[in-house]
Amino acid sequence: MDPHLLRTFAAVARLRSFSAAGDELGYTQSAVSQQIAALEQDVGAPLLRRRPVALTDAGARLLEHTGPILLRLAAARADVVRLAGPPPATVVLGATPLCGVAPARVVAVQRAMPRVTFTLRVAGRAEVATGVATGALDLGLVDGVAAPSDPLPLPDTGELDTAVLSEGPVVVALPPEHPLAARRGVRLADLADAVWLDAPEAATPPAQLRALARSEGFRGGLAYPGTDTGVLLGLIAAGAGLALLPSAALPPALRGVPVAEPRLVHRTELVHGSLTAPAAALRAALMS
Amino acid sequence: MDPHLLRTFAAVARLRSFSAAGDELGYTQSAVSQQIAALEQDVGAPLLRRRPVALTDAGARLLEHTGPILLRLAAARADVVRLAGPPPATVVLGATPLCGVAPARVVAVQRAMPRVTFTLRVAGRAEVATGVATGALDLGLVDGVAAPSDPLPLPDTGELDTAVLSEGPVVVALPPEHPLAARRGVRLADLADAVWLDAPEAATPPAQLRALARSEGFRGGLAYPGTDTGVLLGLIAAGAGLALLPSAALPPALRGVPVAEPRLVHRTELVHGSLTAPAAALRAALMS
DNA sequence: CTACCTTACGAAGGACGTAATTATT
DNA sequence: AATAATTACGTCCTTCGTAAGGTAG
Repeated sequence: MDPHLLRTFAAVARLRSFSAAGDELGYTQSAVSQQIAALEQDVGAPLLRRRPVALTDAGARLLEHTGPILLRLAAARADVVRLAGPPPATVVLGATPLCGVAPARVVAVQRAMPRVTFTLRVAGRAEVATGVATGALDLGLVDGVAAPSDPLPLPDTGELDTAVLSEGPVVVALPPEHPLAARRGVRLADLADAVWLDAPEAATPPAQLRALARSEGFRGGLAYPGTDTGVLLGLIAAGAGLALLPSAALPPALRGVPVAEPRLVHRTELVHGSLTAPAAALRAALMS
Repeated sequence: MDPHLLRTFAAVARLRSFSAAGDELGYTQSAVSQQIAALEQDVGAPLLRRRPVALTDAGARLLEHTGPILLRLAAARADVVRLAGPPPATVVLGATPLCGVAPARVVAVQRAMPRVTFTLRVAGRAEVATGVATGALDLGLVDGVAAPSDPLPLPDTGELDTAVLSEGPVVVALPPEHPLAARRGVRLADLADAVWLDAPEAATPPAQLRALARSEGFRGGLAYPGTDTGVLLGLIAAGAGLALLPSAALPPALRGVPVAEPRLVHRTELVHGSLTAPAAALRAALMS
């Protein structure tokens, strides 16, 4: 279970090809073959069916573990080198799309500390969380909807410190002509049969809606894998599907119907591992 | 960051000796020295101070990661081999001390399925959780106190399925002559200055009490690292310190004062990874 | 027949043990 | 001086690449 082997196993499973995985990782196809054989011998079971390349049951199970394991390993390395390395003169802040408001404060910090360069990067939830864990980001701003006492669900990367930056009401965003647009409030569970926008990186993904409403349904409509807020709002306005939005982010062109049951809030959290000095300054500014 | 190196690093840190770590792992002291050197070169920072052997800051940080990483790796291996291996004729159930009641049902299952052997093992929370993750245990019964909506805190081993088996009221267990014994109820936060029994494997550890009460204090009195329920109750009766107990487990010799704030329950959860057929049968019986 | 995985084999590098060396108490 | 980690060095084993060999579509 050498991480090296796990990494090539994951590449093979993703690309469904030994040779393509070899190309990607800088190995010959022979080396990949030998690595997979070694891994299969190690766990004592075939992991892949060849020609065409497909996962066996055991392989599928192992694949579920590889991501978190490799991420954990990368996080450990990042954590230690950050502590050992020199104090950096740059801070990278990652933010989920709907955190748009808060980063305005970064500008003030940049003015106050002209010697360090601050850069802002917008990405999906998963990418922000893993970026923070692996040190690609110094700070992460993640938004999402949850019950007030629950934390936002983040991928498993070991403990990350989180602090609540703001909380606000959630609404179901609708185009004005939608039949529900005039309602004063709506229970999430009643919308299980509606079509929801499937934009896992930009809005609440359907799977999480099911968890929030504790009911089945919430099938996704059009899928939008990107992170652009403008596109997201445009799709909602065009009737591609419903979405949960913070009422603060609702543009005039859309209607928002408050969510009644169970009490949900839109929250943005600041998440980070160990902090460099300038990153700590930014954090302080964001939380003030 | 080869797991192999992490394992010997952890051993050296624990034993504070290269040679002792070598003995334990079956290496020469030279090999251990080379492994540590390789690891330090890999992360680019010294991890240990020599003579006496002690962790540097970077080493301490890395050590925080090694446990979860190695555990995660072991869990992955266990998960895959269980899926690949032959159906076992034995089921091992691990249980935390205060789960004493539930295992009675194991007897009935054993009678119904005489071909498979069931064995029960009592251990601390951490050991049960890691045992389930690594496959040493097929099922785990963990008890603890938490808010009704929160899960019991378990070490990070990747997702484990959990199901609530039972919930009941919590009381502060006291010897009859204790000044508080006559009280009708008490707020946890008011007991922050009391002496609490420090028995992390058998009862709620002080650190978790602080989290539950959201306040400081709760200094531990006498420490009892074992898992014997009789000893635990004896220590409480002898006045070694307070402890949180499920009211169902309170013996006649002790007084129990209900906990008023915040709403807390004692819960026992059934936790498992992938299940073998006989383990699934036991699970079904325990949950019925 | 062709794309693609596997096996064979040789070379390079890595890992461990023995033994000599150095450093700390 | 004694204890314990490091360095030197030889050996063995692992891993990769090249190239030949299978095998399914």
